[in-house]
Amino acid sequence: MDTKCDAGNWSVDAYLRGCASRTVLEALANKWTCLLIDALRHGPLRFGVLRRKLDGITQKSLTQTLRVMERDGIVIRTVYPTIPPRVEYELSDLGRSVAGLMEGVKRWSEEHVDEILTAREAYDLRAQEEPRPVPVA
Amino acid sequence: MDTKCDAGNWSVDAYLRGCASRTVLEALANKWTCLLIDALRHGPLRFGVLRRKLDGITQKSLTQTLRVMERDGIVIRTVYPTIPPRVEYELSDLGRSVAGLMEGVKRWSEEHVDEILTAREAYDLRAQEEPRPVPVA
DNA sequence: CGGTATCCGCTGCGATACTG
DNA sequence: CAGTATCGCAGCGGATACCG
Repeated sequence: MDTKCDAGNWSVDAYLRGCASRTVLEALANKWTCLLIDALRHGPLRFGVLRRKLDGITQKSLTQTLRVMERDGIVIRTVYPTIPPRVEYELSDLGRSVAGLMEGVKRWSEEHVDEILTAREAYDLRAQEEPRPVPVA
Repeated sequence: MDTKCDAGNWSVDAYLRGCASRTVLEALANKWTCLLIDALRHGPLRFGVLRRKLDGITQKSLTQTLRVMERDGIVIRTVYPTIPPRVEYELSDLGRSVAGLMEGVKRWSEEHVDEILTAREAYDLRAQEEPRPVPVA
């Protein structure tokens, strides 16, 4: 018997509410997590470098997100006992195994931003004029 | 001059706060969006089917998420004027172009759930015993 | 069936201040 | 430099009720 999901006989399936893989999906499906994994693809980076690279992130969000990723075994945190202090974050093997996917999501966003913006404008324009189609004839 | 980001001369880069591709990334980096795109990979599905498939989603969240995806041109909503009403959602070409990525994220979550759970246990155990390493010798 | 409308509790997140 | 601690508000998501 397994404990990844809470009901008796089942399969690992993120569609299921109780399945632990759902929590993994939730951890990945986060803009900061996605950008952090992508940012760390080419090697370790310091906290301050990450903060500047992820434009707009607060120190608190960065710390929190990195902590969750460290707990999940996605990143490795290394403290160098120097003055001033120096902390580096790098992807673990596990983290590297998902980095391609996260890079893909980021790149897709950048490559299709024009189509999305166009779709949004068209939708908003239609929403002004026509009322939204409602079920029932 | 372009309008995808708000500063003058720049590149499309989701790392930048003002860049429109950041909003696209935010739209994708959402557990329900990810699962919905994956669920619709093999063809149109009705609202009620989706609600049952995405275990734990509320009607409100499902409606909201689908609306955003429709606005972004990821899904197409079709109303059949029958009684009882019937509304189907399907991926657009744009949506299909990102479906592989979303399937990958879902599958990665399922395939690595064991490693993640083990990492979490180890982390939580360490957190009880050792105090967290702090910067500065 | 597939919504919309409303209320509402919780927490996620930003802002700020402080520390080893 | 890389955090931690605290406060306070906005917004999200759940619960419920109603509708075409």
